Amino acid sequence: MTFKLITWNINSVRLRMPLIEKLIEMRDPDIICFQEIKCQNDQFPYKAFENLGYKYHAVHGQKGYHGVATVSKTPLTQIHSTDYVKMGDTRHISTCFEAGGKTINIHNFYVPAGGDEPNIEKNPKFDHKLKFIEEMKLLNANEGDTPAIIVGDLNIAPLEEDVWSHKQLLKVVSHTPIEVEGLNAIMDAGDWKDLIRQHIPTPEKVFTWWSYRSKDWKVNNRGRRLDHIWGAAELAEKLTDIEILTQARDWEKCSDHVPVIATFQF
DNA sequence: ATGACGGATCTAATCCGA
Repeated sequence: MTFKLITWNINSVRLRMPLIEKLIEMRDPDIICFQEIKCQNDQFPYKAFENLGYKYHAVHGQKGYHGVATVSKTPLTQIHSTDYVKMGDTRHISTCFEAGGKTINIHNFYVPAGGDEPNIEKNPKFDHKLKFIEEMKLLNANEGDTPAIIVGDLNIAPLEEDVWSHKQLLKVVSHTPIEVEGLNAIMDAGDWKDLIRQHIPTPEKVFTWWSYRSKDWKVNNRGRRLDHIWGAAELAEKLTDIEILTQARDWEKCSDHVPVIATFQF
């Protein structure tokens, strides 16, 4: 069976339902993981998703900021959230689903952006981000017989080819060496595989986010790869495609992130 | 070229994103 998974930092789920509908019509995924839903649980558009065929929902939102949600055509079980760094933010939701006769665990993350200055003394948001990724080292790609997936906006672009200019971004939060080391430490500790880079190896540049603040995002193409899909080795073997839906950055009233689509053959 | 934008919020100006 073919299984399709999408992760998308939606930057307000309520505002962008028309774009979500368009994406579903285009790609017909089995599961979609959203970040920055920017609404409380009771404001989530459950009915609209049900009408589109996504009857199962795992929603962890808060007022105004952050928030993650996983929607699915097939049942979601063992739904839970972890409050990383105990800030009370809604930045993680974990669920399980069945595919190819196996139970698979999927973690949906919205890692803190980290503020402006990459200095933990001067900038508490950067300190929060580093502590958050430190705690993520406890995640394992395999727990017993259950392989896992991490998706989401990890807000770190680890490789030189994940940013428009490695040199110019070395001191910019999202691409500093300490953040990159932290992300690599999570990968090593939990035995995770970077599925986007497995399918699109360097030196090809890959971006999933472009700032709203440039007049025309395409002119200078100053993007970063902030959104990720990682998986256990046994899932990496089953990956058949990764698509970065760059065209979505041109849609009317678009998010500043584009959908990333993974296809598996189980 | 760290912002020229854009979203949510106690609808007006403020906080936040990265």
